[in-house]
Order: sequence, then structure tokens, then C-alpha cells
Amino acid sequence: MEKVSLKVIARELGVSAATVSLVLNGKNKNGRVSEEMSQKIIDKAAELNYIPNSLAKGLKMGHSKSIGLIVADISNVFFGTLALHIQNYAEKEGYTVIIGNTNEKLEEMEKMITFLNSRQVDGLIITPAEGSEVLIGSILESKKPVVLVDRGFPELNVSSVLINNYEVCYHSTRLLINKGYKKPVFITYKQDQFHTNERKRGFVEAMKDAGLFNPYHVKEVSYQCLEKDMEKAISQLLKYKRKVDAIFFATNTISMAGVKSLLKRGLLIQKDIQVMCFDETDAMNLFPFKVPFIKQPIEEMAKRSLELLIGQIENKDIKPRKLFLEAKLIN
Amino acid sequence: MEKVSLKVIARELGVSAATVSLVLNGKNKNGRVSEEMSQKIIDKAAELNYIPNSLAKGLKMGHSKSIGLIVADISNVFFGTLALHIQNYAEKEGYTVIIGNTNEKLEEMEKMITFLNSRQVDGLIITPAEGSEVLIGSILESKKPVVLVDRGFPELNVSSVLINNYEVCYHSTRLLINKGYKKPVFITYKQDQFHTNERKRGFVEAMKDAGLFNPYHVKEVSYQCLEKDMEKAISQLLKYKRKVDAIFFATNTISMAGVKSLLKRGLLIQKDIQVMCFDETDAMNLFPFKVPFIKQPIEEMAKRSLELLIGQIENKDIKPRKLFLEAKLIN
DNA sequence: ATTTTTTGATTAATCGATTAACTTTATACT
DNA sequence: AGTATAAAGTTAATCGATTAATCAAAAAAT
Repeated sequence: MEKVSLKVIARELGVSAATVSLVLNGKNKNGRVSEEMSQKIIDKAAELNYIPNSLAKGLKMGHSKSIGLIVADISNVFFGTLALHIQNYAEKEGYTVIIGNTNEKLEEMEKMITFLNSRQVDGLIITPAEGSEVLIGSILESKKPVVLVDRGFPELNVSSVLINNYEVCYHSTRLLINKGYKKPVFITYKQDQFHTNERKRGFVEAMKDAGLFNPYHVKEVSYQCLEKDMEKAISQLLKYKRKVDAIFFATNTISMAGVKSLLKRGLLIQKDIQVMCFDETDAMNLFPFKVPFIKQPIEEMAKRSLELLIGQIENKDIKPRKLFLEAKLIN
Repeated sequence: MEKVSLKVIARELGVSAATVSLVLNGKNKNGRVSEEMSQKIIDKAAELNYIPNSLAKGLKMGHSKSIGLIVADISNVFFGTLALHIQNYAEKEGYTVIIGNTNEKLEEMEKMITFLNSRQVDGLIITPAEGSEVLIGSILESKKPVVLVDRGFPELNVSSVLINNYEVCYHSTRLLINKGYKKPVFITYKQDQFHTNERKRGFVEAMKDAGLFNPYHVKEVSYQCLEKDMEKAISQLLKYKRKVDAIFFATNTISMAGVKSLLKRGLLIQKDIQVMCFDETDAMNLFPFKVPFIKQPIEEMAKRSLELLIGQIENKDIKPRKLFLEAKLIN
């Protein structure tokens, strides 16, 4: 079976490939191609089940109509959901999405960028790994359209779609305090990323403003040994039981590990200890108790970041924009 | 900044593009290019940060070194994990993965296939939607390499990587019975897909062999109204409480909905009622009770399906193979 | 001194699609 | 009649990389 190209259609119909291309791209106005021939071409293309070769098109046009999405780990629900929505919107705009995983590693992120560039992606949407400022900077220099999502670098003049991490954490902590929990603890990752720092800052400021802050109100766990660190952290906290009446977990993975640890100890959540967390986890729906959580507008994050990216791609002169979407506490 | 192509390197060095290509592809043996010039070219390529244009290469070579992965929903952990592993292995083999979602819909699956074909993917890995035999058949006819994963069509002569759904469910049910649960109920999706049918068959046969089977031991819920149907199913089952002492959920999503419904009613799982399920859910780890579950070898499924696919791609004459991997009950 | 081989590189066609510039024929206008 | 305009296409270059076929010069063989 011969591969069906423009040429094949042209040959069958006794016209030139140019004519076929013109018609199939809707550029047959202004008396370029007759109505009659146009119809013949369209029919023949359908008959032969012609599928345009987008490699050839991309090569000629200088764009591939594809974008790269670089996330930490596609098997994480947050990123999976983000990817799903980005793909859905991208499809509507005629773009393909190629997804890459970094596993939070700088070198893998770099490899992915080179890889995606070789595939001529028209732009990149990235959840940058820790310490990747320089890498992002070099993308910026190369003028390749790029948008950061979920995490950003405030000192970098780059488009990004973030959420109001500081405000929502400040507000939520405030709420906790107002409800009478005067000894809450914030558990977060031991890492230096803007978004997690902002969450922590939200908590800390709220505590300070209420005159309650003490350094031991913040605990940090490592990404690599989450379970183990969490065990340690919780058991430490429980030693000073009178000092802790609530825990605020900074991410979905931390929440899971934390709640698991608490339950294992036979603690009654929202009774023995108040729990609040960042991100939704369907596990939380299973419990007889309600866990307030901060819900990120994932679909909107997807939509906005794609909008910003396509803006850059199709209209080169656009300036970097930093969007802050609103995450909300759901009680 | 000029785009760096083979031509640019060639010009800078005063040689032809052909020479550069030869060197950069390691085809400079047999006195094709001198050692000296080779080194110069390699150095210059590094200096200019040359990244080959894979659209051009793909166009010329007739393959894109990319594969399409079509799943139901990338935000589902099962598919997310599968995608992660497929991508990891694919990268090692030099292939890119483009992921598409079908949302279990036939027409979306068809659209994705056309889309991926236009991007000249070298092959497809698919978790086929219900009723897509004909579609898969037409891919087969077109000689495009394809591997089904997770779900298959026994009547189709197509490579697939499945698990021993029947056996593992038979065995698990048997175990349940032997432990003294003589009135178990199997809750599955109301759909006609081979893999879910096999799971059901495993349950039913085990029950029959134990002389315990009755049609009401199987309940079906719909994919679209899972929560609502589950509520109905559970409340029906509880009416005849003496008749049910265990529930076997057929998938991860069903398990979540089922357990949620049971807990809402204040039932003590593994005490008032025994629960067993297909697939791991990290939510299950949170409970003070252990839920036995059937663990699929997702990473191996990923690896094998990629192996089969690449086999087809790089060695056209290979015959379709059907692999059945072993899923195990974890207690 | 020729002829043959080896070494080191170049030429030019090709993959499939796009499009500016051109050609040809028919029709309209003054 | 002679010129302008419109209609309906075609030609040919191009995107970047690959590679079979070729070529030129130097070295080796006869």
C-alpha cells in the first residue's frame, strides 16, 4: 500500500501538488482553483484517506504545532490532572502536547529540554525543579516561548501561572487560630522553592500577627524519605502533646503521609488533633471526618498557562506576564 | 540568533553539510572523513550548541522515533503510572511518547489515532475503549505497529499485554471462600470489555466450583454514574444483610466508591464486612484495617508492551504476541 | 610509467508540504 | 482592435538531514 501524500492525490487527478495543497489548506480563494477542481481534490483526499504529514509541514513552516510539558512526575495526580487539562485545551487550539518527567532532578530537566527542542516544540510549559533558575534563564535567552506553572522564580522575568500561596495559607492559618487552635504546626518539605516558601511564609506571618509564633511550629521533611521523616516528626510532636492542637500539611503527598502516621497512632483526627491540608486527595473523602483543604484551580491553571504560551508563540512581542490565581480553602 | 543547522556548521568549517552529517552520525568510518576533521566538526557542533532537527530527520528517514500512547484518562493513577514507566523505557530506547486521552469514548479514540498518525508516530500503544475492535482492526490492516495493553480483544490477532484477570480473581475468590466468607458479592462495571468480563468470570467460576453461585452475587454499576449506582447497590445489598459477608471490588475506582459508601453507613470494614479489591489505592494505606488487593505489575506491563512495539517497529516481520503477566493478591 | 587502491570529501536527489512568482488562457473594457 | 484584468493553474525553491553515487588527489602496486 502506497503512502498517500499530496503528490499521489495530484497524480491521480492530473494536477500539480501545489494545487492540492492550496485547496486542502483553504487557500483556493480569489480564483486560485476552480470550484469544480476543489471539490474533486477534497473528495479524492477523503477517498484515499489522506493524512497530512506534519513532519513535512512543520519542517517547511518552521513550527511543529506542538508544545512540551515538563512536570515532576506524571503519575502524581496533581500533575496528571494538570496534563489532562492542558492536553484538552491544546487540542482545541491544534497543538500536540509532549509530556516529560523530571523526577525533580535538574539534569533530567535539562535533558528533557534538549530533547523537546530537537523535536521542535513551539514552546514549553514547565514546573521547574529546584535550582533551575539558570536553566530557565537560558531558555529565556534563546527566545523560545516558555511558561512556568505551579512554581515560579520571582527574580526571573518569565511568564508564570501561580496561585496565591502566601495569602491562602495566611488566611487558612488565621482561620485555624480563630477557631481556637493556638498551637498549630506546619509541616512542609525541606526545600528551597518559591511556592513552598510562600506557603510557609503565609503560615508564619499569620502566627506572628496573632502573637503565637515560635520556630518549632514549623517542621520540615525530606522529599526522598517522606515516610520516615514524617514518622519522626509526628512522634516528636506528640511528645509535647500539650503544645500541638492542629497540623497544617503543605502538600498532598505530605498530607497523605501525615494522616497515615496520625491514624497509625490511633489518634482521632479533628478530635484529638485538628488537620488541614493543601490539595485535594480523594482519600480524604473516605473518612467519617471532614478535612478542610486548599483547592487549587487546576483546570484554570492549565488554561491560563496555555493561553500565555500560545500568546507568546503566535505573537512574539508579548511581554512576560505573571498570573496569580486564587486557591480556596474548602471546609 | 541564527538557527544552528548542519549547514551552519559546514559553512563555518568550510566543508559540506554531508560531511558534517556523516561525522555526527558516526558514519565516518572506512576512511570517509579524517580523524582531524571529525574532531573539528564535533567540537564546532558542541560550541554552537547544535540540536538536530528531528522533523527533518524524521521526514527523510521515514520514521519519527516517537510512539503514541492512548489511554482513557491520564489523570487516573493507573494510567499515569503506566505512562510514566512507558516514557522512562521509551526514552532509553530513543523514542518520544505522545500521550492521548480517549475518555473511554470511541470517537475520541479515533480522532487521537488520526492525530497521532499525522504526527508520523512509528507505532501505538493503546488501552482500547469499549467497542473499538473495528478501529483496532483497521490499524492492523494499515500495518502500523500497535500493541494493546491492559485490555485486549481475544478474537483479534493483535499484540497485547494483559494480566491473568481470570486466574487471579478465581484464586482470590477461592481464598475468600476458604476463609469462611460464603456470601461474597462481586461489584464491577456494567460494560462489555474483555478484561472486566474475565475478572467477573474468575469470581463466578470460583463460586460455582464451591457450589455457592447465585446471580445476585454479582452487581454492576455504570462508569458514568459510579457514585449514585454504588449507593444504590450497597443499600440493596445491606437490605439482605444476612446474605452478604464480603465484597470484591473489580477496579480501583469502584473500590474507592464502594469503600466510601460502606464507611458512610458506619460499617466496620473487615469486621462487619470483608472487603477485597483490584488495584492498589494509597487511600487504603490510611486505614487501620488491611484491605487485600490485587496488584498489577504496571512497570512490567509498560516494559513488555514497549518491547513488543519496538520489536514490530524495527523488525517488521514479527508476529503478534499475546502476553499474560501475573497480577498477585497482596494480603 | 601506468594502473589500481585508498583516503577524504562533495554532489545532488530525496523525504512531503508550502508558497511566491510566473504562465497561460479567457474575459472585459475603452 | 488593443489593452487590462481575472481565472486557473504550474514551476521551482525551500525547510534540514540523509546517503548513494561520484570525484579528486595521493599512495601503492605492477
